[in-house]
Amino acid sequence: MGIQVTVDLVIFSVQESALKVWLVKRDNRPFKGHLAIPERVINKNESLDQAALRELKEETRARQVYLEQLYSFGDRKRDPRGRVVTVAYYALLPGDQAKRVSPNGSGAAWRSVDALPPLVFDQKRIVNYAVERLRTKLEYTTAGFQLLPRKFTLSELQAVYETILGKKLDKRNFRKKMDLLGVLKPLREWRRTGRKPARLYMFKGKKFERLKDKGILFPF
Amino acid sequence: MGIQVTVDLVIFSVQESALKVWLVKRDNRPFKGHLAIPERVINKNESLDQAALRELKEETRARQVYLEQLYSFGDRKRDPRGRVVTVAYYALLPGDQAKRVSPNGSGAAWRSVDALPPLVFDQKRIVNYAVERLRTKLEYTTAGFQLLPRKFTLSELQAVYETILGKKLDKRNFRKKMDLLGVLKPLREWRRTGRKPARLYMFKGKKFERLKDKGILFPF
DNA sequence: ACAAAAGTGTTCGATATACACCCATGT
DNA sequence: ACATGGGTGTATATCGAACACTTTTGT
Repeated sequence: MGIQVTVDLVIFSVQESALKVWLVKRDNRPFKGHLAIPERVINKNESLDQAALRELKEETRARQVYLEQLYSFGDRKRDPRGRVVTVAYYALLPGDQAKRVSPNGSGAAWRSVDALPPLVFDQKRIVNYAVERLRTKLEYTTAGFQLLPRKFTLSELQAVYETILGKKLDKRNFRKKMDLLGVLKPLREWRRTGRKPARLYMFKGKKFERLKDKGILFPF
Repeated sequence: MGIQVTVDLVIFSVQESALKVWLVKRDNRPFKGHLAIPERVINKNESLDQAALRELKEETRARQVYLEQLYSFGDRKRDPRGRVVTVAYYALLPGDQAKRVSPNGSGAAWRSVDALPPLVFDQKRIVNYAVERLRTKLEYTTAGFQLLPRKFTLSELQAVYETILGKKLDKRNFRKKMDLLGVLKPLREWRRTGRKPARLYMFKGKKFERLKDKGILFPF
């Protein structure tokens, strides 16, 4: 009586035009040393959300992160330790913050979802499930915002969508849609890295709040 | 070390033009005798899905039931027993089968979601969450099928949608949409209860399979 | 001057919405 | 004959998809 409950985290970021997942080398049994998504045994005085959030912070030191419960996995034989039910969450980490997450020696790294190494337990399934959910979400919401820094250009945003959806989008249609959604605030700032300077945008806080689903956490 | 894991079931049906939930009188502590949705402590050799399915069958003796994992609830103080994480599922039970589920003396009954009695723990939240999910699902899928017997008329189907969505729908547009979805097979049978006989329909198995989401279970 | 990415409108097809009358039957 | 729910089509608005050129800068 009493089952082990863990929280698994699929942490996404987009870097170098690829959708990446944060993988760590397990430092506990079983499968010590194998690649895995971060996992934490929840302790008795934290909620599931708190456990997920704490794990996320320990891994990334990030703030303002999109975090949502994904699904719970509880097949009988999914963990050789015995009965372990895991509640999976996924998080979207802005690219700039993602780059700051140090590979801290331990073999942890960002890996492209297109070329995942073998993962322990049923984590491959969990990651695939998260990728599907993310794609679905992008089709009908604006959640892609969360993978970019606070200020960004429309081309950068479009690139994120194209990366995750795996297809090219029409620039004019994309911009029209973003405009219609009405969640972008054009700034009086321009990014001058390319040739022609590109306008920067931010998300409007209020609209953003209203768009968020139940189930989405905004820790700050 | 080890946390109690339960499965909670929100079992829906539509009867007398109302969306109903199956409530039972708890026969265990805590809150013995209070109204609650069915709950089961999962045991070590069944998966979450199996636990949910088994609970569903024990409650309803039904088959061919739509069953889908809803969300996991794990707030610290949600259960006075101590730390209990629950994985909630919801099920859609055809009206005719629902009527056959016996109130078996124990005070269990179908209750309208519009007038829910107080429930134990955070189960009100769970039920509300399930209702929202069901509404969302009906807006963009055909899941409402599952609340009707195998053969049904278009008016019956429309009534189910109107009940759950809480608004009137246009008959012609509704039928056009159902037709477009292409999942209904018109039968050479008519229901002769009203004045003019109404044609009966079934769902096409193959199309239906293709429409189903990941996460939906068809036990048979 | 030219290369490179930024920016900008219109047309067309598909899908959703609004809306009203005739039909087949039981009483 | 009439009351009841069954059944049917068209016009309009809205949304998504396709499509190409000009602008601004750095080199």
